Amino acid sequence: MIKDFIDEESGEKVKHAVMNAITIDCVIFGFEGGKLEVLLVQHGQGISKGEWGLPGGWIKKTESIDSAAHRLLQELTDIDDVYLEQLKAFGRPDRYPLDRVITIGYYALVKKEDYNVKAGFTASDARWYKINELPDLIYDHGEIFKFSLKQLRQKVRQAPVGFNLLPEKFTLLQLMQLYEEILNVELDKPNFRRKFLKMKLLKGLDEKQKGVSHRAAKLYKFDPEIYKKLTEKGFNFEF
Amino acid sequence: MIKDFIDEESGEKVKHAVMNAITIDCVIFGFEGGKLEVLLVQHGQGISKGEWGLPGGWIKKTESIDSAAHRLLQELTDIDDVYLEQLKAFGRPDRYPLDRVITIGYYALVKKEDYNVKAGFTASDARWYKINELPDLIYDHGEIFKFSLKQLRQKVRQAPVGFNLLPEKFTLLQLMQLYEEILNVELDKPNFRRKFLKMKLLKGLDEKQKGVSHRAAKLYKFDPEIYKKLTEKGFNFEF
DNA sequence: CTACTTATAGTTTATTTGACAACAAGTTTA
DNA sequence: TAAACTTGTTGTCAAATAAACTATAAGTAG
Repeated sequence: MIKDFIDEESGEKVKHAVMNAITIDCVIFGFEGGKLEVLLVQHGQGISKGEWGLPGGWIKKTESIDSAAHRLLQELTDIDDVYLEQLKAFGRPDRYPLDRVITIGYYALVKKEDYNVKAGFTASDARWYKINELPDLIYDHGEIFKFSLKQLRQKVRQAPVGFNLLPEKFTLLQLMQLYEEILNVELDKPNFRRKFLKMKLLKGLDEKQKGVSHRAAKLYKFDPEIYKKLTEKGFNFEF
Repeated sequence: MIKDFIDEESGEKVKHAVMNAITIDCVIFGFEGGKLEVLLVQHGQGISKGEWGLPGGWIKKTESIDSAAHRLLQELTDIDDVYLEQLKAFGRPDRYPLDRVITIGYYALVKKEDYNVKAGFTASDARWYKINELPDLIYDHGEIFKFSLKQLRQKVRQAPVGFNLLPEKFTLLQLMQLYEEILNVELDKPNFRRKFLKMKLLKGLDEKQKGVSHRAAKLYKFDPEIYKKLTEKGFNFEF
């Protein structure tokens, strides 16, 4: 099967052979105003015109699945350095009404502030939805989203991936609210603080929050290097 | 693409349309003599003749991926009620030398005693290997195995799935050794016992181990019904 | 200067974990 | 038949962790 693509450098239309009957769909998570959000696209053509679904695409014959997912993300959001991980393959025979298509689900964690969504040429519109205000999704995308949330909840407790949703510099309260939102729990501020600082993953900055009408909190930064060194020493992140 | 299958009831050869360029490969775990094992098959034909790999197969156009994995397991081992879970899709462009093929990995946990391996018509031979004595595996099957082990380690700590590797009736020591082997740690007998019994997942039987040359241990049984009820009440298995 | 809000530090109690001793119930050996 | 041995099972205790809550600090707004 041959599909149209936009060449990165020239911007021109080019054709590539893609895998048959296999697609990619990606749950893109963002975090803003204390709420977890997902980027959805509105289909501009085909049988599901006007309906919302996860951004997706084809896999070129010559690229790995992971590369395809990265490319998809870049085409849609201009984002380059995001946290991206495969969920699994979804393949109920009737998941796509017109044909037998298996899709490979991914989820991404992005820093919302850093990037602008650009509607790709396969989507007439794209926007962020709070995860508890999602519209009905096409095909089995609801199922994929549900699975991704489960996966995210698990992952966030076993690896320091939450930072991918926050700005470079953040306060401990922001971090805590992120955990509260993802895990759907209430946490105790002093205890959370202690627990996290004890791991020594965060680099405290000589800088404070700005523009708040109360005592400004200290800003912190997650340092992947420190984490790497700690894991090499046998440290195991756990929340 | 059309492939040959053996009809379950008649035993005759039948033809089915299968998905193109997508396969399934399954890591089948067993447990015996305190050791974790994996069932491998030796390829009887094709470019990898004589080499060992994970059992795999095609996905019929009309069946779900999960069904295909179940069918594969049944064809190979006559096993029906096994624990089976998808890992993820593996799709490096060069993973299969002759063509671009994406494979969907699964892992299964089986009670070794209950079933006999029968060499399927796609494998000239099949046998169990201890996980630290595996031969080199074809294609990316080594990678798939490694991933499955990681997944199993994680899963076994978050859900009571280990029982799928043990006989119906087992002693607490057997269970502990299973955990020790999977997680690659040493555990304290009294503490393990307490921890596990406290969860009240196990039904103690009025029966004891037989044929041992020392005090016989009490036999226990895992009761999925109890587990189900507990989870409904908000219980969360954790080890 | 006072009220208010959030940050941050400290305290105290309950719970869990880990290490280990002690005893019980069988088997083997002498 | 008794002692030695092996593994099962129960009990104890100190240390570490987690949870709940109090107190104080630092800033803003009126």
